[in-house]
Amino acid sequence: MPIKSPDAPLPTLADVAELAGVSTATVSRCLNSPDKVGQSTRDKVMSAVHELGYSPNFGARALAAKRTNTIGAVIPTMDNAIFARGLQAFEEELNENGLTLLVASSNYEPDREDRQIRTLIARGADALLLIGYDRDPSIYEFLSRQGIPTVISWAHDDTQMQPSVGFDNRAASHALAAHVIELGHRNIGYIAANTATNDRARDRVTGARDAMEHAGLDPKGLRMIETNYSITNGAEACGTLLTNHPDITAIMCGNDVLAVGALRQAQKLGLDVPRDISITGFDDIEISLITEPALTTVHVPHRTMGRAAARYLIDTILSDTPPAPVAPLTTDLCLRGTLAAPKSHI
Amino acid sequence: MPIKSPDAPLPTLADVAELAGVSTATVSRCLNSPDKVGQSTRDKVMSAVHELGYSPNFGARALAAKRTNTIGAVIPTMDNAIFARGLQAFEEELNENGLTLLVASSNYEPDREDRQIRTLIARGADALLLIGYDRDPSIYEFLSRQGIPTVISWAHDDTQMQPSVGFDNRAASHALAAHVIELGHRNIGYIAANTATNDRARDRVTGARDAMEHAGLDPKGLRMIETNYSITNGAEACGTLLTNHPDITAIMCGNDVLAVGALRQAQKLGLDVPRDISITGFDDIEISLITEPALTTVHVPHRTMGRAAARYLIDTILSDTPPAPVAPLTTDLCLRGTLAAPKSHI
DNA sequence: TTTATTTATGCAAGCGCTTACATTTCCTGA
DNA sequence: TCAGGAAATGTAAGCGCTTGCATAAATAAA
Repeated sequence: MPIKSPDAPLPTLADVAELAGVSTATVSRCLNSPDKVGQSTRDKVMSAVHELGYSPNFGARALAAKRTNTIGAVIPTMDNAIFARGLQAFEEELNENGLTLLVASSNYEPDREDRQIRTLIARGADALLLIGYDRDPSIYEFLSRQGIPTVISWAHDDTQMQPSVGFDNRAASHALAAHVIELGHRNIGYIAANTATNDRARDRVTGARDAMEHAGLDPKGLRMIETNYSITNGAEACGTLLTNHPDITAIMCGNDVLAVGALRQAQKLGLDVPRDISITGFDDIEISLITEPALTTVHVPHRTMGRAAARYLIDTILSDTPPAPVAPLTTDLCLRGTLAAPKSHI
Repeated sequence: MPIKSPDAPLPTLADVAELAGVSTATVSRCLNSPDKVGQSTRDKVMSAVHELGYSPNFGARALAAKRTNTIGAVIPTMDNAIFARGLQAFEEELNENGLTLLVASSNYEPDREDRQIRTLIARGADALLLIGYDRDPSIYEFLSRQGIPTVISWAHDDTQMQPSVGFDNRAASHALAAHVIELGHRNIGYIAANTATNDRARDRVTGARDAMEHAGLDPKGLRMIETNYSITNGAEACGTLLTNHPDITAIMCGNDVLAVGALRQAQKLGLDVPRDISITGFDDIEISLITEPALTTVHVPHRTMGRAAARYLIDTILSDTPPAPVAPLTTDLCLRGTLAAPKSHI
């Protein structure tokens, strides 16, 4: 196959116009607002379009129209399923409204997220989806100065200024931890993601501490360990936790990926889950169902959230007045097999 | 937060030029080939750039320069981890070479892939990564006419024209199936993805049939069922297979996701894996390690492949002569816990 | 010192598209 | 039948950037 055919300049609007015997303006209208063009002209133009295999040049279009019908999203990672489902729904909703999604990932690195955001803007993203609140204020300033509508997702915090479509990580984690405590667990371990730069991770830990305090336990008693989201890291952290604090009867994990790793590790150490140790996750992604026993976790309405976030952005773009804030979505406890009362309690 | 500040037109090259007291051409050069500009001028310009927070308009740049330093990739899905790792590596290599990745997903729908490809081209992608060979020839024609270097990945087939960086699905599957047969399995089930539009899926089935034929078995005896990649579908297909063909002693799956579902289902039906039934996967993604027993599968060098594919594209763009074809990557059998000799053989 | 080279900058022509505005064509109703 | 308005189309001015070419400044060679 010839990698390049030497001269095959793409057909332009002008080419189509010439072939159809109309002006470029008419061709442009055919493509963008067909109802403003007569039926017969439209047919002529369309057949010219097909004959030439014309497809409009995005850059030129963006330049002239000052909008791209493109929404950007920067997610921390594509490496596990945490964001996949929500993003998929987000994209579906956009598509149904004639918008295209542009994804970039930050690998949980603030600098990289910053760069990705700027790249997306430079590429003409009309609006942005970002995960969580934590980022340098200058970014929000930049976004606002550029007039880029932005929505935060996977989190919701009333005390924050940014509009969001998400759920209350702290409350959700609180609910789960309360249940864990109620079952009788007193020595609880926690495997979290980096709480310094990740507000969801931080809120989940805080929620667990809230529950302890609420139950009259010392929140400082929470045995915490921080690591990056991955099965392997979860396993490793679980090992460390169990070695350093053999009295732990339950390990809560910042997400399902960590929990699955922890579960495997516990089992590898010969422990029976949940008899010897309980383990919980967060997110309710698909793998939480394939473990044995199935993972007790917090269900996050990923698809609903994705759709709603898209909806919010679409509304912001369409109307000039910012849409009403979206109420936080609700999460549910998924009580499955990895959580039970501690042995001492049976 | 104000969603839009009423008038904050982005600074343009001209603004920078005026502030720095030079022409726009000079500013442009500062940004694109700094060595062509005098030191003092460069300093002036750069400080103007910073003062204004200038960042070049992508569309305008693409329009004028006719390249975007952007590589597009259309992958079937982001919904499971099959492509995540490879794509991540692909992106890393691109990034290290100053290129940006633009991802789109087709959801395994040919029409949608077609549209996504055109979208990426219209957005100015300088080159393309596509998964597998199967697609309408007109697409390849289109790509070649547009002069868009394209590389196929996740597959390698010497009989195909398109340059690829991948592995031989058929041979890999053959190897695994040969091993299954060698262990004594005679009644084999196969859960595949849609073989009509997915050459990887097809090749893997063919590979399994090859092995049967090679072993003197009738390849038509392979009990096949097609479904979409998902854990649930894998489980369902496993149930169907086991009901319709109770004599099956091994189920090979087109990928790990299906295999994990099948494994769960078999276990739910009270079967002991691998004593009562063996199950194999393909891909060696992370979840294949978290099942109990761990999944026997085919290891695909995702990261190596992603890097190499990026490298190939970079080389194609940089030099005018197409780089030498890349030899198919090798895959390895991962013999873990879900495969054993059939009971009858013990 | 003069001339040939090299280096640094400016000028201005687009790149392919959209969209006000102007113009033409086609209906409508009295 | 014809004014008046709506509908269809054309004209042309950019959008913000890159880059070939021309010019000016600085350096080297003679």
